[in-house]
Amino acid sequence: MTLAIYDTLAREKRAFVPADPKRVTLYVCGPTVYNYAHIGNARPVVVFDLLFRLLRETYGARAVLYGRNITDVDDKINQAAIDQGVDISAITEKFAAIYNEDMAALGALAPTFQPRATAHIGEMVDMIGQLIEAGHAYPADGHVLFDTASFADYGQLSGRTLDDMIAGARVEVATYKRNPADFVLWKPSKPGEPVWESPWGEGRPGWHIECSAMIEKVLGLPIDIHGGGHDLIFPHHENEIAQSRCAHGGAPFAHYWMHNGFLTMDTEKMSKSLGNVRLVHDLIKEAPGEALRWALLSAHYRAPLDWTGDLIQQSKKSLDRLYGVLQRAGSGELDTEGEVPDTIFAALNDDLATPRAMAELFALAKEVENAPNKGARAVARGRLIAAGRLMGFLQADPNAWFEGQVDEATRKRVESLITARADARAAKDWAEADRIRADLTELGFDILDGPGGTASWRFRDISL
RNA sequence: GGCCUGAUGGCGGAGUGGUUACGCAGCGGAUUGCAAAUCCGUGCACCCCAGUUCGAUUCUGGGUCAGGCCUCCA
Repeated sequence: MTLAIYDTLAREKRAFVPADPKRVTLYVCGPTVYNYAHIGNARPVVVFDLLFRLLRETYGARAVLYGRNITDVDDKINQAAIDQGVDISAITEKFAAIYNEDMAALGALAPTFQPRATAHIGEMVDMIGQLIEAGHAYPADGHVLFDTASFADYGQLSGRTLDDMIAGARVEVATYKRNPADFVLWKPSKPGEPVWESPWGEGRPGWHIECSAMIEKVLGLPIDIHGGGHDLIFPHHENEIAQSRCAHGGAPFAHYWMHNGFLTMDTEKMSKSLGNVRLVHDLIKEAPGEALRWALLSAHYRAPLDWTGDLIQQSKKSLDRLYGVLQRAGSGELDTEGEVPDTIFAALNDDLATPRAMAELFALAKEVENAPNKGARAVARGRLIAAGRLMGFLQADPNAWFEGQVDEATRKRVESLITARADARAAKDWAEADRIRADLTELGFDILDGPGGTASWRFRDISL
């Protein structure tokens, strides 16, 4: 069973064949850390985390190398540092840490490498030098620019020609550019901004060069898969290809390109500039991270996904259903970790068809419920947990999932009410038992009676 | 203006040239002291117009609508 990936460059699904199965490389463009990440920023993280997990399962955990950068030099970071009167590192350290915490809350594994731009300025300067030497870049007016006309394949990824770009040019054409599409590799810093030494004067790197330089340094060229958001196809990834290939005589850069679709708010793209964002940092206080992860994977990664409160609620309920199955099937039985079923692999290997994989999770849940005996139930339960593990779901204790974030005092109170109700039931005082149930419902707790008394209780998060 | 996506039932969301995906919600039944959970059953759909076809939601063309990129952006 082989993985098929929709390759943006080829514009079709292609069978994934790594250059070296013992060393599979994946790179995804990471955040610029000057602010909290919003849930739209989290989509590629979760999507490529799933791919990372799938590759690890297929090729072995140690065979997969995943790089995701931290952009810690940028105009917005500089502006924030100036506004707050601090060094840029004060901003970037803080938000890089928050970013990693927030993504971990969504069940994303840490990437193998998390290179930072400021730690690789030397590599960038070297690469710019190579590009100038090869005739693909030129210094002008304190800047160094990439000469797009020197690269015949420029525009291949995004499907546009240099003529197209000039025709629809919304970009302001600087006088020092030979061609309007030429982009900055190095530029002078503005007063108050951080500066680095270079053969072309003090300044700082352009945005695109960092990924090219760090991919080469950390993963080595060419890489197997390069991923990111759909909006990075142009210009960011187009420019990365131009830089990396031209610095190496046109050699291949990445074998597969994957791009995730956008999250929308009321059908409009969620973006910082539009201001219609929901921060991950806030959302994880309102709903379990796992439910947010479920929501992000509930649509195919290339399709748009409209982010609504209802989506979160439905995601939570879907997980309730699966955790409910695990909860009932779990007590006192052999907790064997099973094999990931082929049906799950089949779905995920088909260009990460997560909605189909989720349908298979429900099919597995049904197998658990309908198992003819304890042994069969334990096996089915193990398969469901294994499938969940591959996808980053269902690893919590089911009781903990349903009991939620209740504090110790509340827990004590709930348990004492349950005890009181058990006494009333034992005495067949149904009126009293029902009164206590009503009290608990009022507090937001559902009580589930089993054959031997109250089997479990659930906190119903009303805010969801 | 150039380039590119998408349009499926109350909601989310797959898929297919002819047979109910799946989940949530609804309805009926079983079960339950009550309830929940669970199980069984069930209603509801494929943007519009033409074409190809024995047959199209699925293929082709046109249209309408929505969205994205071309500027920082996941």
